[in-house]
Parts: sequence; C-alpha cells; structure tokens
Amino acid sequence: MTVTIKDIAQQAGVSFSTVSKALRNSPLVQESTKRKILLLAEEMGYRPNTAAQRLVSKKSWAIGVVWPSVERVTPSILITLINEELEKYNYTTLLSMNKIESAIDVFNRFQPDAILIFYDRDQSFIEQMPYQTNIPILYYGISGLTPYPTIDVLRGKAIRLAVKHLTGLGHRRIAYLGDMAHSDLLQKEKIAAYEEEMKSLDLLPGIVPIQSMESHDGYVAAIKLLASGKRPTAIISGSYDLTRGIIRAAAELKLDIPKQLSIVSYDHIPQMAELELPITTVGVEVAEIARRTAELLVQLASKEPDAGIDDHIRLEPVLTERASTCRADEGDMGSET
Amino acid sequence: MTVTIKDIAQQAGVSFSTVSKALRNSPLVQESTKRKILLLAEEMGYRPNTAAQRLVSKKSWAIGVVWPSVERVTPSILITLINEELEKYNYTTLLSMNKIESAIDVFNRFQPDAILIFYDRDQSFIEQMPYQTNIPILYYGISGLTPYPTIDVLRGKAIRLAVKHLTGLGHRRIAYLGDMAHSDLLQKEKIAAYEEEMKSLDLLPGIVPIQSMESHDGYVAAIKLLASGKRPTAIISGSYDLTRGIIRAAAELKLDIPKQLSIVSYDHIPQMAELELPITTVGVEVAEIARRTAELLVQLASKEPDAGIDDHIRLEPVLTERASTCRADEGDMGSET
DNA sequence: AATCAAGATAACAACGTTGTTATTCATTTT
DNA sequence: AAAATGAATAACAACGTTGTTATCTTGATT
Repeated sequence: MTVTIKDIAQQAGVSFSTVSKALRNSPLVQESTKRKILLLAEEMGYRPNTAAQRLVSKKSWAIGVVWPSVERVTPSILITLINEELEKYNYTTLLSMNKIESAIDVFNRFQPDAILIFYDRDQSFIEQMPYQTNIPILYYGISGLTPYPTIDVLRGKAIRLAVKHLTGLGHRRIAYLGDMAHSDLLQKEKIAAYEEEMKSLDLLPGIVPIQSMESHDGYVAAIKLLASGKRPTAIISGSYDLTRGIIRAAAELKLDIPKQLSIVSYDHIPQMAELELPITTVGVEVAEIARRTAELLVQLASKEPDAGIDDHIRLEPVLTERASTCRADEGDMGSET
Repeated sequence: MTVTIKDIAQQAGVSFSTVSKALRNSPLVQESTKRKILLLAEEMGYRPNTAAQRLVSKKSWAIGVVWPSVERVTPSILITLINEELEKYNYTTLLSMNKIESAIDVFNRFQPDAILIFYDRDQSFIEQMPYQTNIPILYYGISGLTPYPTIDVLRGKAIRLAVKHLTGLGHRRIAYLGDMAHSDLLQKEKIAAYEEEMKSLDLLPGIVPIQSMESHDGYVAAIKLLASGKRPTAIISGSYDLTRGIIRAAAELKLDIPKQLSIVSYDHIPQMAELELPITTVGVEVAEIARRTAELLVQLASKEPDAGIDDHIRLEPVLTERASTCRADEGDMGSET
C-alpha cells in the first residue's frame, strides 16, 4: 500500500539502492537521475519508513518527555521552547503523560534517543530509581537527589538576588508569597534561601504560605496580606501565576505599584514584561533553560561515551529590573518588628 | 550493546527463532525451554526492538495525539482517560505539542496507527486540510467541518437540557456565563442553543460574555453579574473552570447555593461532585467520551476497510442533578423583563 | 527392523532501509 | 588496440524481529 524505495526504483528503472542514495543526496549518483528520482518520490507520495531507518541506523531522532500533566504556565512554556530547540537539532519531541514508571515503559518500547523527566511534586519518584531502561535520562528541576544527569536553576540564589535588590532599594519589610506544600522541594529551596538571607540582614522574614500555585491563590493570599495594618512594602512572589494574582489584589486595594508596593517575581519568562505593569524578575531566562536543556539532551542522545560532558548543570539566575520595583517610600514604610 | 533475541539464543543454546517463539508464548516450544528462555531474557534485561517489530508487523501500537498545549482542566482529564482506555487495547499514547501541520509531520515519521486531533480554537486548521498523511485521523470536538471521522458531544442539546431543568424548577431569570471568543465554534454552539431555547420559552436570554475560560474570568464575571440589582436566580456555566470562579464569587457575596442561586454547569467530570458543593451538570460523562473515542481510534487503527464503522459520532448528553440546583424561591425571584 | 507420526527445534525469507562492495561501461592512457 | 582509470549504478549484507517451512529426534506402529 505505502510507497517504498523499491516502488520508486521500479518506476525509475534503477536499483533501489540508487534510489536510497538519491534521496539522501549522495554524490555517488548522477545529478540528472537524482532529480528524476526526487520528482518521482514526490509524485508518488513517498515517506521513508522510520522503523526501517531506525533499525539500521540505531537512531530514532526522538526525545521522550515525561510530562506530569502540569497545568502551570511556566513549565508549559518551557516544554514548548525545548521542543523548538530540539527541532533545530532535527529531533522530535514526544510526550508521555503517564506516571514516570509507565512512561519509561512506553519509551522502552518506543526507544527515543533520550528521555527528559520533569520533576513533579506529586510523584514519589525516588523509591523507584533507578529506572529499568538503557536510554539516557535527563532530569529537570531537581539537583542532588538523583543519580541521573540533571539540569536545574539555582533557585535559592535567585531569591537571594531578589532580597538583595529590595533591601538595596531601602525596603525592610519584605514578604515572601509562595507555595509551602509538603513535599515540593523546588519551593522549599526558595523559601529556605529567603529566610536565611533575611536573617543575615537582621530582617524579619514574613512568609505567606499557600497550598497551590494557581493565580487565584496568589490573589487571595495577597488580599489578606495587604489589607492588614502593617503591610509589607515589598513582596517576593514565587511564580508567575502567583504574581498575576498579587497584581489583581493590589489593583483592587488601590495600591500603587511600585510606589506603595514593590514586587519581584520568580520566573524569568517573556510574559513578565507584557503584563499591564512590567515586573522585575529573578530567575534564569526560560529560553536559556530550554537551550541548555536541549543541548544536553542532544549530547546524551548521541551516546558517544564522550566522558567529558558536564551533566549536572545548575544555571545562574539573573535579576531583571522593570517597573514593579522602586525605592522604598519612607513615609509609607512600617517600622521593622 | 543492547540484548537481542540472538544473544539470548546463544546463551540458551537454541536458535533465535525458538527464542522469538518462546517470548511470544507460542505452543510450538517446550514448556521447559520456554521457562529457561523467559528467565534468561529477564536476567539479561532483554527489551524487544520495536523498530524491528514494527517493520515486520506493520503495527506500531501507538496512537498519536495532536495536543494543542491546552491548560484547561477538562481536556486534560479527557486525554488522561483516553490514554487509560487505549492501554486496555494495548495501545500507547504519544502526544505532540506542535501545531497540527507539523505534528502530522512528526507522526508521518513515527507512524502511529492512528492520529487523534483535538479541536483547538487557536488553530486556523480548516485551510490546511486535507493533511498530507495516510494515517487514519480522528477529530475530537468539531462535527460537520472536516472530511475526517469525528467524535463530538451534542453541546447544544446539553445546554437545552440545562435550560429545561431550570425552567422546570420555576426559574425564569437564567443567565449564561461563557466564552464568546471570536472563533471558538464549540462555545458558539452552546450559546446559540441557549438563546434559542430561552426564546422559545419566552424568556429573555442574558449572556455574560468573557474572553477566556480560566477560573478567574468566571469569578470576575460572576461578581459583576450577581452584585447588580436584578440578579438572576440561576446561572448556566459554560465549563468547570468557570463554575469554580462562580462558586467563589457567590461565597464572597454570601449568596447561598442553591437557595439564592442555582447553578448548572457544562462538563460532566467527576470533579463536579467533589467540589465543596456538588454541582448539577450537563454533558457527556468524560469517561464515556474517553471510552468511545478510544474504541473508534482502535477501529480506525486496525486499517481493515471494515466499511461499516460509524465514524461520525455525536454523543448524547445527560443531566446529573446534584446539590447546586433547587426550586426557584418565589420571594427572591425577580420579575422577568 | 523399517516406517510413520508427532513434537521440538532449526533454518530461512521477509519487512524497508543504509552502507559497503562488486559490476558495468565509457573514457583515457600507453 | 589493450590496459588502466573512474564514474555510475547494481548487488548484497545487515539491522532485529515474525511467520513459514524444513529438518531432526524420539517413540509408537506395522
């Protein structure tokens, strides 16, 4: 039913190996026959059989991604960008939404050249390691806890940058608004850094714990925080989604950003600059994360035991100053407790 | 590097074809050798090479899904369930997050046995049809507009059920809260049905248009709607996400559901019963959609030009009464305009 | 003891590619 | 004119499976 190189060969009156070479633009076949074959292939609707290619070449040109059905914005942007980066290397991205274990099963059957696993706080993944597979694995978002290559952001450092930026602007009452859910190690690292940094500056940490990371959670928490008497002059937000909620809350309470409230948000994504009010951010630019992740994946995929590749990357965050932060207004400033 | 049946054969001292048969549990090989081979395979960490299997069997046992990076809850649940259903048929689900055209490209290379495309309002998909592929395609969520097999919910009918239920309970002021974005045909069908049904009952339709389908949009719209003087006694919500927003709004305004406000929501998902207040819903149970979709996909995948399969399915919605609706309270009822 | 059946295993072709090696044929070189 | 060269193409093996066919045992039947 489907067209193979043999069918083309017959039509063209050449051997099938000539067709193969012509399609791969080998210098071993004459220009004129090459053109003829290419034309025929197009006409006949030829599509190479990847199973056969894979069988002989040992490459699938696919990267499997374990995608823990996330609904948050930032990871969703990240995976989109990684996909784009991988396309540049001629790789195709395939997602599996199963739990890690069974996703690995799927990929064992499908044999992508490498697997990318996103850390998911709902997965008790540690017990299951190491996974039963011989496909190289890259973990995103969790350093130090897996035997596998990892790429991650120095989250703690990002938060420290935020604290320093705000104290540098004269702020003393700086609250942190973020997820404190039980097992989410990514969030924990940020919170620990915040507390440490504040204490080292002799400031009182004020953490607003919330259960989930949705925008509305940020809104509710911010309303509560800002409506109280001794409100902070600055907030560090744990994510883009939360920040949107905080902005809504501030608008509702008629608080001027940044005059009455400075905001620094984690998550360095383009959307931050496109909000009604451009937000000062800390974090690694999501495009850079994507670039580095894709690069590392491709290295891992090419199996050459190249030895020397650095496969425990922690990316350096930066602070990007935008319109949401300014000097603390002395008049509006509360006394530190 | 990787273990093949030939390696096992050598270890076991039998021919590789015997190994193949043993692994597939053929009756043609002795029980004792079968056991020996199975054991060896396990020990040596054998994994069948799917490329080879596919090459000879012409089946990939995979279904490709074009997944338009959706962040809404319901489609996300749906795809999860479809995945589970397909596993029962031994199929594996692979997602591609590319735009339809390039997702098709990916799948052309990977050759799943069928492709499922989710209708996405952001895709101007119609111009591109028909797609360049010979893999069978199933469309979800858009009937009548594609030449491809389709599975869909009778959305209009669902909304009519909602209107009838509410009028049957004596409600006359019934608002519809849903997305009216430009090009979203799925939403349009619901709105049209709502208007028609209301008019046929001599009631004045009241549509609250919103731009997006996120929970917060529902919240904002509901606050505006309910805080006004002549508020409706019932709301029909266009989706689960919106409904959550509406519930929050009602709580904030101290409106009792259902005494002061009845709610019927589109989207028949289990989560509806698990909210603080179980919600009356209309729609096709998401598990049923998943079941029927998987069933149809498998039929399409098995290529047999079975002729007789019905490949334009529209599912019948049902109304599930829960705690969010009750008789209209005469006292609280506004006069219809 | 020679023949037959059957049960068990081995051998082989095929799937659609790629890469290597062999063949053909027209040219150039002697 | 015979030999050497080189370009173009053909032939073939290999990748790891599956399914069909062939071969070899072993024990039962005559």
